[in-house]
Amino acid sequence: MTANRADGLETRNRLLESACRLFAEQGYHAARTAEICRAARANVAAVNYHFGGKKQLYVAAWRHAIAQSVKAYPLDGGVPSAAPPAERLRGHVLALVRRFLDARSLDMKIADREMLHPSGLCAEVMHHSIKPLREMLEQIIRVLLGPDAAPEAVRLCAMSVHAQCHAVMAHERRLRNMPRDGRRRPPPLTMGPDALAEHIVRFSLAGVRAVRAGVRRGLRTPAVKGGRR
Amino acid sequence: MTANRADGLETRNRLLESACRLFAEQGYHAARTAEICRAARANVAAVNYHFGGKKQLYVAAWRHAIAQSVKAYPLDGGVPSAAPPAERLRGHVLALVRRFLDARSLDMKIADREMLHPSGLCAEVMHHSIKPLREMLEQIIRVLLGPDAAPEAVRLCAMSVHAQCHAVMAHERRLRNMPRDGRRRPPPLTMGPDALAEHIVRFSLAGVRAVRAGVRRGLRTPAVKGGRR
DNA sequence: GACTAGTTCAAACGGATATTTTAAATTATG
DNA sequence: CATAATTTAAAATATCCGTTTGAACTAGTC
Repeated sequence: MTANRADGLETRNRLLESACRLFAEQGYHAARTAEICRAARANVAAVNYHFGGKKQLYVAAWRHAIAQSVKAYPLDGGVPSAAPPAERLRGHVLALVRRFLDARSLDMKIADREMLHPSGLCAEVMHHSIKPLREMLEQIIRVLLGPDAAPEAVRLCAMSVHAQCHAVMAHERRLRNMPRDGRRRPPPLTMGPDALAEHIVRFSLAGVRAVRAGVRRGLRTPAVKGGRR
Repeated sequence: MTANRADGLETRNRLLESACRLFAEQGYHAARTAEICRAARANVAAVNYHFGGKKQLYVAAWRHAIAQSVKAYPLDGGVPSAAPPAERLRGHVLALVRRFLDARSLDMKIADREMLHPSGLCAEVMHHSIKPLREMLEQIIRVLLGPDAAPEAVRLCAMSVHAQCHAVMAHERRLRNMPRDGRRRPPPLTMGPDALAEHIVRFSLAGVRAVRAGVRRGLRTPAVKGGRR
């Protein structure tokens, strides 16, 4: 009997990488297996041989992307959990923004598309991709907000922070997807990941402190008019 | 000669409404003309008779959605442009969040899908939908940041505010799209649009003030370790 | 060096689905 | 009632894509 051959694993890996990229760029439905194979310099039959079908390839590719991302960008950003919460937030946001802007980190892009146009596969993987992220962020913010903070307040602040990081990715993707010659493209990101993260951290720390102050005083502010019809 | 018939306009309108809804829920590619017609209680041929094809229907429906939204939710939220900038921001955010959460406001949902999966049609309409929004927001923030603010700082703060409003819509959509019986659904929005807007305004006003303070002092903060491989 | 199972390949399969058109039937309106 | 505007059902059109197959190939083993 002969052992598995080395070249087999190589094409399997190429397939995995191409699949990550194309699924991230186009989503499960729009990405064509033929194109994935072409990008991987493999025959169309390779997908079925190595993975058993497009669906299984999708799940495998997503898992692969997640593994790569968390290895490259630990969620705490390298800041120990004993550090002051402001520093931990900085680490987390920086790691997140870098990850979002790294063209090789594809898991969040896949997750994003899955949200908008679910393939029906892998609700499993979805949570695996997103849950730890939210938990870490909420944990940090809980400390920042202090012991009296309502769970609602924590969730809202986490949303505010995450939304900003996410927006950076969305903006960058818009730049990529736009036709190169389009006269009216959105203004490019003139700054690098670190400067962007810096803004988000400063903005958010102040925001969280304001919410903390508001919670303590039980503030409510007047409504504003203007509604539907 | 007989004039155009009334029933013709009626089905044309029903078609427009159904198209808005389905294009917003599924995007241009995934939405089927047959389903649009079924929802509008019209024959499949109706799309071609009234609009000349799916593409033209898409553009017309989007325009229709935009018109409805701006009529229902004026961008200034009813706050006069002479009001203090904090009030104007409150008005703007409140209008935006209400609009994002109103199931009948579909233009932003269509735009959102178009961003992620462009149909290639109507870069025109896209800008028509988004540009005025960004301009109003940046104008308000420019005042809040003061005369010394760099254009970059204005753009970043506008991004921070808009991202939060957008996240609200995204979260609500996730709730809709999730399988009803999914054990693990994201936590629902327990609060109404006004409370959400209230949080965003408080968070953002503090954030903008912090950025303003940082700009004045020319602050820069130290980098944090943790990167790619 | 030959054997063999793991791997690649080109070509075709099979199936599905959507948009658009057509021509006849119907209806509102002047 | 006459007529052009709509509606209708069915056929036409246009793609297209994931998967299979059986033969050819090749790395690794004996």
